[in-house]
Amino acid sequence: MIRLLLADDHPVVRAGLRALFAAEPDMEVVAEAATAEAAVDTSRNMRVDVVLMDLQFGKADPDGSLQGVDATRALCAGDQPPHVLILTNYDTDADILSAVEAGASGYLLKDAPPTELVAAVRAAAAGESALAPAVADRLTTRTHANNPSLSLRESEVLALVAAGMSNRDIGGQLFLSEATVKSHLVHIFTKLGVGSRTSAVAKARELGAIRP
Amino acid sequence: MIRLLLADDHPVVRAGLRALFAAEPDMEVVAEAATAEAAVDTSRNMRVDVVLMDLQFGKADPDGSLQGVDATRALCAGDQPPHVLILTNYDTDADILSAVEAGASGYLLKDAPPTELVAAVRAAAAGESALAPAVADRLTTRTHANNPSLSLRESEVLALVAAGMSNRDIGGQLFLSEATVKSHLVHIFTKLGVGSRTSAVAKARELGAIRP
DNA sequence: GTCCGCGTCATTCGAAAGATTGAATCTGCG
DNA sequence: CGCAGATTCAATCTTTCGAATGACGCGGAC
Repeated sequence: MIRLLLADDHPVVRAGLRALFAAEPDMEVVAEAATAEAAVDTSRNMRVDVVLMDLQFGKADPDGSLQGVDATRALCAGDQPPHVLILTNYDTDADILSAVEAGASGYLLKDAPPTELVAAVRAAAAGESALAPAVADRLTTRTHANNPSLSLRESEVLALVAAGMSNRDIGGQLFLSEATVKSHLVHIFTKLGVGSRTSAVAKARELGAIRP
Repeated sequence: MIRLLLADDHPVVRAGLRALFAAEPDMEVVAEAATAEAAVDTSRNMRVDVVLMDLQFGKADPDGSLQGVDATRALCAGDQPPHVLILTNYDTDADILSAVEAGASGYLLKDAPPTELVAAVRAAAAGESALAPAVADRLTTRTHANNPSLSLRESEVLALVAAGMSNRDIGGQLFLSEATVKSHLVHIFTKLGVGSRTSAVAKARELGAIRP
């Protein structure tokens, strides 16, 4: 029996997933979480085989709440970590790669057909990585060929810059010093060949490195 | 018995909605549609009381396929039109107002609690507009007070800001003094409720005021 | 083992951006 | 006509940004 934890802030999505897995005889949804924090807590307090983790929690969150990437990192850092499958709306999401490197076993699009979903869960439960085939290629293609190799951290910083945050805010969000943010920005600027944050955002958008 | 049509391209979301309404004794999901076209067809071929219509179909399609707004317009233009409830992920979506003007009876956020959802469906089936209370206010606030005017000149300036240009460059481009550019920016900031050029660009993009 | 890229931080300094205040035209509207 | 808004400009002043460094630990590559 595969024990599942659903981590998504949308009640409707959770209901859909629950209904979907209820039809599978070898799967059981043992818990749900509406926030990333709750997902981490719950997973620590009970045995879970696979976590279905949304990437965007409370989409319009300027401040501090954990996101799916953070929760994934926290989960995979624990002892006896569950397998984490990332659920996301957009396959252009820049955080996918971060999540995978944080320890996720794979990623799924929310508009994937149900059969694909259950197959991915089964694969994850078996310890397989759902990233073997073309998926990994697409990821690396998107993030390494599309733009001139912005590092993970740099991409994260750039995403927050594009959201309109100041260096200080970004530092707070990513738990960095403002100096570090500036340092990342210097590298971003040189790599993109620009000289200001706004033009960096423009260039990145034009290169497809940021969600259109 | 309220006859429902679910129009959403996400199988998971449809499953969730189906499960949700299955628990309501006076509601029945009589059909589902994975595309906007299918929604229009289906609704014409069978009697439907309420349509739950997603706004984004096949998220990453710039051109061709119909979107929820178009389908809503088509549905409401027919004879004996069903009541249309808009389903959307983001309450910042610029298309919400368009959909309402196309004839939708209300709009719902996908992260709304289930009770709110069924209540809205019941209200829509009864012919009420779910836009009466604070929702309409928020809509008009967002689209008529929050974003509205941005004069021509201000839009021009904002476009160049979004392109990554400095105040001096913008002044040169538009044959203005740098002081004038700053002045325009102050007005843009107040109108958009932000405090920096990058967040102004982010906000404008989110409001649909910029689409290069 | 050494070199290099990444990520982290610090300091300093000049430039740009933003806040504030004020004011001049010109337009459209009641 | 007066009023409101758009557009234009100016002079401050503070904050933020960006540029130029230098430094340290860490992991992979050679």
